[in-house]
Amino acid sequence: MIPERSLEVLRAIVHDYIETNQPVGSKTLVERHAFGVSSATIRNEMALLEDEQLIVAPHTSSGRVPTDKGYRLFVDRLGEVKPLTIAERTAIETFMHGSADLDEILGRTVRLLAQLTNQVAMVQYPSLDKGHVKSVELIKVADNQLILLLVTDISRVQQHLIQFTSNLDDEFVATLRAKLIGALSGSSLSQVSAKLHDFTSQFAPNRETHVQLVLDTLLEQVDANRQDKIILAGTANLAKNEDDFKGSISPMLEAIEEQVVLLRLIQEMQAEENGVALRIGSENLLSEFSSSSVVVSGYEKEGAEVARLGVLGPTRMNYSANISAVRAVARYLTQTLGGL
Amino acid sequence: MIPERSLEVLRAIVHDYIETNQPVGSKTLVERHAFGVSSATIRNEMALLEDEQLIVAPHTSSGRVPTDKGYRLFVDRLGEVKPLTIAERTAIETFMHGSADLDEILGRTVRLLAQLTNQVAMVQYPSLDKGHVKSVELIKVADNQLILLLVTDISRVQQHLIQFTSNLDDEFVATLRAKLIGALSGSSLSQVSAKLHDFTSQFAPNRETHVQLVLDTLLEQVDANRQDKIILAGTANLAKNEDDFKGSISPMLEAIEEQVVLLRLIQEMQAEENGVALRIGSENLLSEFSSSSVVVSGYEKEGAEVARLGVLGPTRMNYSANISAVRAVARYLTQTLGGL
DNA sequence: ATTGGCAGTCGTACCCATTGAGTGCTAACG
DNA sequence: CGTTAGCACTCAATGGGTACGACTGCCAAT
Repeated sequence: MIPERSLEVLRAIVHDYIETNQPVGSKTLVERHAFGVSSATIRNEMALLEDEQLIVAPHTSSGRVPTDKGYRLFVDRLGEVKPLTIAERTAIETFMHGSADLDEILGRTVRLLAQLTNQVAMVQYPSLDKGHVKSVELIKVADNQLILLLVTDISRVQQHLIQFTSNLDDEFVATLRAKLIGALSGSSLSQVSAKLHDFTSQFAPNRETHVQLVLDTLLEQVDANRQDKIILAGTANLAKNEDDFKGSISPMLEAIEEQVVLLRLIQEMQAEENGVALRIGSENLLSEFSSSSVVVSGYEKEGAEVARLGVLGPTRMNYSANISAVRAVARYLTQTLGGL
Repeated sequence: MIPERSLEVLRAIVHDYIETNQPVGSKTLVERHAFGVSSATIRNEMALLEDEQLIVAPHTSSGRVPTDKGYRLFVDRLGEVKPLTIAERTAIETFMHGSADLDEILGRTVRLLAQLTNQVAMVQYPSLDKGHVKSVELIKVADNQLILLLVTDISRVQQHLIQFTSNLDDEFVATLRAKLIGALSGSSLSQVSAKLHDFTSQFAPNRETHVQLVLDTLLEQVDANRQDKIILAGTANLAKNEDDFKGSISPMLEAIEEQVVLLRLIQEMQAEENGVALRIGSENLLSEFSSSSVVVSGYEKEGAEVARLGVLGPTRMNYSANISAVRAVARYLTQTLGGL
């Protein structure tokens, strides 16, 4: 077991290092914090922490820097979650006020989060996976064009233009619409595929290609929504903190642009007791992110988590502040969605 | 007037500098290019070019580097537009093949352009400004919720959820829909506002708030589309070429994220005779882009330019290759849109 | 007009000594 | 036994000094 005072020292080291971006030595440490002991004693403590791999000296004659393991201990045991400042709180309120559209809300949210944390912020779109079909509509916009509209209960509307090779008569469109609504209304999205299994056979053989085209589009749309989407803001903050990352930031930018990677990353993160999931440095198995940390939290709609949001930054980040911000924004978004 | 051989020398300097990223000196120049003269002669030529501010020496004992003005002369008079390689051509074809949806097409286009040029690529969404209303639909998805659907002739469909405080009866929705279609069908988007001027008065006073809400949403939607949208790809290339830019790339990333700035920039660029518009270095009045160049071209739908696309990179870029790529991709996109 | 030659400039690389921050260890202290 | 003062040691960073090399500009000869 690690003694109490050693943990205090670790906390102080993390704190100072985050603030100054310099390896912190025993002498400056006792100057800045009111330990009741001399630097020599602190040195002994530090040697102990180094044995535990919680801190490391970049080179022989320099101060210490927290390791990933050190940061991990810091956030798990030592990071008091400090409440947001009044300024931050009002920033959230004004930022979020008066949005109606889902796109608009999420867009504002992600920019807010970027601004609040000075990191790269990301917000995942609500996954349709857990949603239910509220309505299906077919609208004829030209003799050989239909718009297929899929409305779900998580305030997301999908539409898609379907182009036919031959003309359509209104009556056929009307019956197709009615049957689709009958078959799908209220069913969950994961059931859609099954429910449409034998759908085509209800129609005359000469209609089959038309029906099939609509069904394909519909399924494609459901599927396209399963592979969720993510929006970003604050990528400029990556460049601003460039020195904090080991290598070039270019592979990181690539990975970020490749949304699939990011999505998998934040999906597989497990939330801890405070509702926030955290990956520090090498805990991210992706090598691009080995000197970055990721803080994410889920947000909810009607009591169930529908997607996640979070920030990405250097391992040398202000964990307390970022965790607070992510939690607060997630709560606020949940609240805003509730009123939709 | 600048003599012919001096221009040859300028071309050689630009060429070598783009290739090696090193200031080019008189000796290496005669070695790499078969001028029939000695390095001393070239030195005289270079002194002349320097007088004309077409090249500059970073410091006394180094080779020369093209100035913005030098690049400008290069692209205007000397840059032979080299045709794309077979590989590039097939890359374009395979990339674009089999897309139906506008979002999908533009998404592929921008990634293609980024990959082809190794720069930041941008594609502007077709402006609705010049579009016409094809159809308007109102769909009731709940007792107090409508979806408003706006279909235009440039393959873009907008939808928006409207939330009412009280319930709606079907009959009212049906008449509202019919009247909207009657009023707007076929009219250009810029006329929409005028055509709805006295629309509300057709309805009973107790309906007015409902009607107004729908109209507001509709106008907002038309308006939201006037302020166009832009999509990006290849931002990682900025970081990759970081050294080529004067300061930090972070302000550039910020400006890029702030789409408004980018939009205004590419809007105000005037195309030159070959259909491509070009801004080199300080020709961009925005200080963030003073060491970048921008290459854009318009793309068309039904004979009229509907939006633009292009790339952004360091002034030290391969102009010939990038201009070719932008032109080719713009043409290809025009062609693809034609078949929609 | 072109060229060879040469002096002069300046950035880069390298070596070396100095400095200073920080450590680990040991011996003394309460 | 924990704490402390003191000291030797290490090593990154800094700055001066020098040699090198890539250029240029100029001049006189062709």
